[in-house]
Amino acid sequence: MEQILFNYLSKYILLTDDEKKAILELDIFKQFKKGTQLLKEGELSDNGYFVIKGCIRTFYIVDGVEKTTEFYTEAESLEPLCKINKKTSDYFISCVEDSILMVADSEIEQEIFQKFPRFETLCRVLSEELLAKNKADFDDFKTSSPEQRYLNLFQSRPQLLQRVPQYQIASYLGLTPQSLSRIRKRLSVGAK
Amino acid sequence: MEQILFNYLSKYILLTDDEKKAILELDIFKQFKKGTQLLKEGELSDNGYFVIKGCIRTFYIVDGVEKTTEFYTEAESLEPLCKINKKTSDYFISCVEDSILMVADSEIEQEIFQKFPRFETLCRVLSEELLAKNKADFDDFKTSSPEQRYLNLFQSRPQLLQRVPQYQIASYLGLTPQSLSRIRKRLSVGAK
DNA sequence: TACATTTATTAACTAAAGTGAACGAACTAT
DNA sequence: ATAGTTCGTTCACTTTAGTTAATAAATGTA
Repeated sequence: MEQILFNYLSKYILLTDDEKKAILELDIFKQFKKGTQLLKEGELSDNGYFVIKGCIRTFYIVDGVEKTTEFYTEAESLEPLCKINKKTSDYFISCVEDSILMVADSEIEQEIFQKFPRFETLCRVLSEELLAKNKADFDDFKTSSPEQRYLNLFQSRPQLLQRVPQYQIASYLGLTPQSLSRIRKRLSVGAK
Repeated sequence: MEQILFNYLSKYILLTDDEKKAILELDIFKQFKKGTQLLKEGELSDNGYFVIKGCIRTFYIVDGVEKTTEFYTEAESLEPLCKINKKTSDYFISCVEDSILMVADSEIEQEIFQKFPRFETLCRVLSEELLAKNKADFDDFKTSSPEQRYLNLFQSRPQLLQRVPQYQIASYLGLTPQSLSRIRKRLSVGAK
């Protein structure tokens, strides 16, 4: 199970057995049932998440309607804004599937950075990389039509379309469920 | 001039005079004329930028048309994706105004981190914060209509609308210049 | 199994954005 | 000053998304 984590990290640094052991001893791998709310609007939490298995999503409720903005699957991590700016959250986090997550608060992070300073370098590099990638995704979104965005998602994360209800994909693409349904129809007819 | 940098950093850590001196001695403050291309599509660069004064933007050229996706003004910083993933750039970076920038490559960063380890913590914290904020901006974009996005920009960065040509704002909002022109008209008529 | 709820599709209609072209105003450069 | 760009607006037209509502299909649950 923890192999997902170590595999992911091995792309950046090779951990010693000591380091691996220290991580496992923190005992921060937790199981959650599908539908579990990890964070609610208005709450303040100090937890960050790394997905070992399963899928979680962030969503807003605008005029009573859910707007899903991001999905996190295996080997992806989420540091909620409320953890960083210490303000109550604008959004919800919940489990799209039964999931196994690493859950770490600032105290745990400090502890690790203290024991293994290399981890701080790792985290800096990782978040710089995530930032640049997120910018690239945002750029893509801005410069594409809804249809292109759907095709793009189809290319880059095909499994996601199987794992997640379509109305959540729709708002992830900045659309209503009806529009996404139409786009899919248009594409399937056009392809024939 | 360097006050812009030190002011910004003071929100996160208080620098000693030694540290300030060390930064200034790197001699990485550079001047650029409006229109200067800092990075071109297809190029590979190891430079990151921090804006002391002025404005720079990133843009793509898609089917011969410029698509501006981000603006960076005073006290904002840009680490291009090509610096991080070592692949040639998909986009251009150029100066919207005469600008004074801090330009730093990986070697310079290493040097600083070596001398002042606190800087690595700072950079980790900063990029985590930027990542969370960028996600929030992206969420906003996805959940808003073009008109709301324009109004939102009007609120959050009113000066930008004065400093930057409107066709660049348009693609920044994911629109054609014609659509933005219409939105502005609609809003000005509605306001009367 | 049967019932209730959630999710996806379809349709008719409205509103808004994309497209291509034209025009004038503003800015540059010589 | 003037010639040449660049930029913003407007227009007519096409395409696509939003909205509201109805229905069908799939899923979950007693």
